[in-house]
Amino acid sequence: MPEKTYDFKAVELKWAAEWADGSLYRTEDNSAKPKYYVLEMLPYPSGALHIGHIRNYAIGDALARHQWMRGFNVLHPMGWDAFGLPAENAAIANKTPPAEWTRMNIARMKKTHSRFAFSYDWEREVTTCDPEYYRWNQWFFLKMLERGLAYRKKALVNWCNLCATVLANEQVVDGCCWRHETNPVEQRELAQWFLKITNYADQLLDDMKLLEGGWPDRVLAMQRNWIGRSEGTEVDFQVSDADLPPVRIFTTRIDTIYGATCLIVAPEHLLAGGIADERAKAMIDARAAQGMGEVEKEGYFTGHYAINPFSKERIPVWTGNFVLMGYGTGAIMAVPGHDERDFEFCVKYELPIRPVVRPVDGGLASPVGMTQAFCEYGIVENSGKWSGETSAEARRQMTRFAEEHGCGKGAITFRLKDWGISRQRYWGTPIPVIHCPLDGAVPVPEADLPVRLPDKIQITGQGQSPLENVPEFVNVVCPKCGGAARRETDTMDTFVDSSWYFYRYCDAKNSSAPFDSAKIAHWFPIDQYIGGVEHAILHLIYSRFWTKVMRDIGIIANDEPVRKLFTQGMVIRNGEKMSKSRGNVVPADDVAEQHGADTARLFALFAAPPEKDVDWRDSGIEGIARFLSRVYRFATRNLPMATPGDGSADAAILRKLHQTLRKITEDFDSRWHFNTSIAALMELLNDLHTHEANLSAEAMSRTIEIMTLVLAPFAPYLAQELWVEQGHTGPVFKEPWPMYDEDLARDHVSEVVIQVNGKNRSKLNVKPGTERSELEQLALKDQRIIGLMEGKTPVRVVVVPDKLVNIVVR
RNA sequence: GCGGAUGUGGUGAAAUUGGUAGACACAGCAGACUUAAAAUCUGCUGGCUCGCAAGGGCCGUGCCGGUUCGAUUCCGGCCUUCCGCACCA
Repeated sequence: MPEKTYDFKAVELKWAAEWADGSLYRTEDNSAKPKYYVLEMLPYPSGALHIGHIRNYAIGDALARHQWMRGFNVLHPMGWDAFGLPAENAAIANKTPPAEWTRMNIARMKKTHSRFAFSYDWEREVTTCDPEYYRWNQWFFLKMLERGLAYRKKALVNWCNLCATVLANEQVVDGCCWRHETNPVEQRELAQWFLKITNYADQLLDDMKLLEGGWPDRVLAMQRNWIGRSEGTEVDFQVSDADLPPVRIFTTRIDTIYGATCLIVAPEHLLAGGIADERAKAMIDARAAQGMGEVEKEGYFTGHYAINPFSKERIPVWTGNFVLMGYGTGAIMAVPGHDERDFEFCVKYELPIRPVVRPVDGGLASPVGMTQAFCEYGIVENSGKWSGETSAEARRQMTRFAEEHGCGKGAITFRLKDWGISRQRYWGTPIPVIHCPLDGAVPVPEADLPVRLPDKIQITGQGQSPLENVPEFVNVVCPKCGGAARRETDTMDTFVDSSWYFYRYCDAKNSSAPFDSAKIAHWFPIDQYIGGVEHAILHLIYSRFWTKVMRDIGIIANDEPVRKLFTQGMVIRNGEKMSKSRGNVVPADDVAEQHGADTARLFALFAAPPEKDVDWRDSGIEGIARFLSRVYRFATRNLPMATPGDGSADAAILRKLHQTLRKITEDFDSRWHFNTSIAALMELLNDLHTHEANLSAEAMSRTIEIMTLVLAPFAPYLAQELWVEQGHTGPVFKEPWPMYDEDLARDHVSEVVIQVNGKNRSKLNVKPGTERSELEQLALKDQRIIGLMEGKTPVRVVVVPDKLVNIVVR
């Protein structure tokens, strides 16, 4: 009987058709089984899935299938992050409306999804451009408005002229637009809607302790960095020469305040004259033009003087281009002796430098003619009654002094700023507000939601929102006074959409609420979230914020959305991240067409451990295709005649089988190093080949059956085909996961290395568990060892049972 | 500058309580089968070196040092590449 060759195309087509109705992966909300919510980040429907997506989904799918087999009720949904700029750009380029372009892309990508047989419950699909979804964005916005968490203000905002829209701080990378990496953002003053994420800065930071262990340290570090909490003191300096309010500065080093030789305010600051002042304006413009990076320090004397409330010293007020209005109070005290930037500034402008802290151990008196700033903590000196205190103690006492004397207070400053969500674009959630000349910004009544995007629009990609040109959208009556009013034409940042989408999966068709709270209580938090690290500070901070807001509104109970986060590595192509705009994508359909869907996903898992970046190269994928077809051929050929051997082959294969089972089970339970799981399966197959002729029919079929089950999370098509070939029915991934037997997995021989002075010299084969003393005796009697020792007596013999014997001689 | 990673054969990688470095693959070489090729199967494959051979020796996990009988693994100090933040007061 000739071997069957594996026709992956026929097999994959057959099962894809069988599974097309999706009923296989439907998840019940009520189940006696324990719940497990596993989720991969939803994609933007850009046109086609590429191999980077496949890697992401292959990890989640292996886990989902494994958890089914482990007896969990698994929730594994998928959706579309469907609003966004590319749809508008495509509309301009192809004259296709964004809605249609998006719909087409979703249809196409969904086809690829089903080709790969990822185990999603499509009944719960969420598409963020669906009015039934975005109406709840609007609803949440109104709730935030009620609570003062959404507000509108004129502000300097980041503007990308290519996107023709405002960007959030999180979307500015190295001073350039995140979508146009060489295009510097401009600063523009516009009236914008903001969400008060800063209200939650402390909670976002504190609750990270709930995430430790479940989230990668790297992501937590990035978030901590981004939130940028810094503890210090605000101090008021009275202006001595004019009737002006005091200058409030923020410092983390109040212990150095006696060393302040001037104040420096941002050019936007009142004392610098603000935007009205020509010199200040020039400085602001120059900085905007230069971008964010480090620039030559510039400044000038404002003509004002201020009084140091501690030393009563009168010091000049300067303005400086390196002082940022947006951080702290927009004003600093310059302590050139103990701060590098202040040092540089004061040297340049020949301002005095005065040391007021000396090193704890250095024992140096005040260094005269300092050549650099001493920025560490130390012992305070030349500082009135605080001289002699440590920096830490001085900070405490001086802050208390400021509070008692009404000239300052302890303060905490965050780098995090409020989240600007207004976008002057069409393809996003309309902000549900109406501007009335009498009543101001009036919220759209809840009953009128959703505020739908009009579909007949002209997209130009220039300047203001295209919605401005749709009179039937813009011209409305004020809900309060009934007078003529204008609808807000900005739309929401798309990161709003992805801030809560994973809640919607729990109740995707609810038309009277964003979701049923009871369902959230059942499914949340997400047990395992999987996605790219590039979202560490955008999506993953916003969605934590959103969760806390929803909790405070009272519709959910969990503090955090995600218990465990896994950040898989990127798929790189020619040294660059794979993306449509770089033109280096490897389309998933091409790989599936050429090698098969199972092969594509198995290779994505085999190429490297999942957290590592991989540079995609086709070399190697043949090996995986070869492996799968070897499995198929071996498993489907006629079973051997029951040749009653001595049973040693049976024992060997059974041992290997349970070792493989143990290895793969442990990989799922720990680091998900599926590359080694797959390697273990390859070894098992190699052993099957080796022992083939001497195996009993029973050992053979048992091994093949279990191998099929274990293959199911990684290569569902092949596993299902083999499962049926073996005479079973039903979906293989709903079978229980086979448990390994520690006794059967135990080796029957231990290879023990004999070392002399730590170098391998010989080997012993012994029974596992052989006593130390016996191993020592055997090693010392070894012919090679006796030859090497030349009659010397060992100084010491180290024995590690089942591993090695190290003989130490001098 | 601060924070986080990273470094092992020609290549992807493995080795998790310190105990045989390079599992499993890719590529390469040799052989079997074939009229031939593909496919498939078998063997070899870190470097240097000794030997006709069987079989040895030395070196080797970014660099330098330390701890240890023994270090890819632990400690100290450097270096590389990558990522995040950054005149943040």
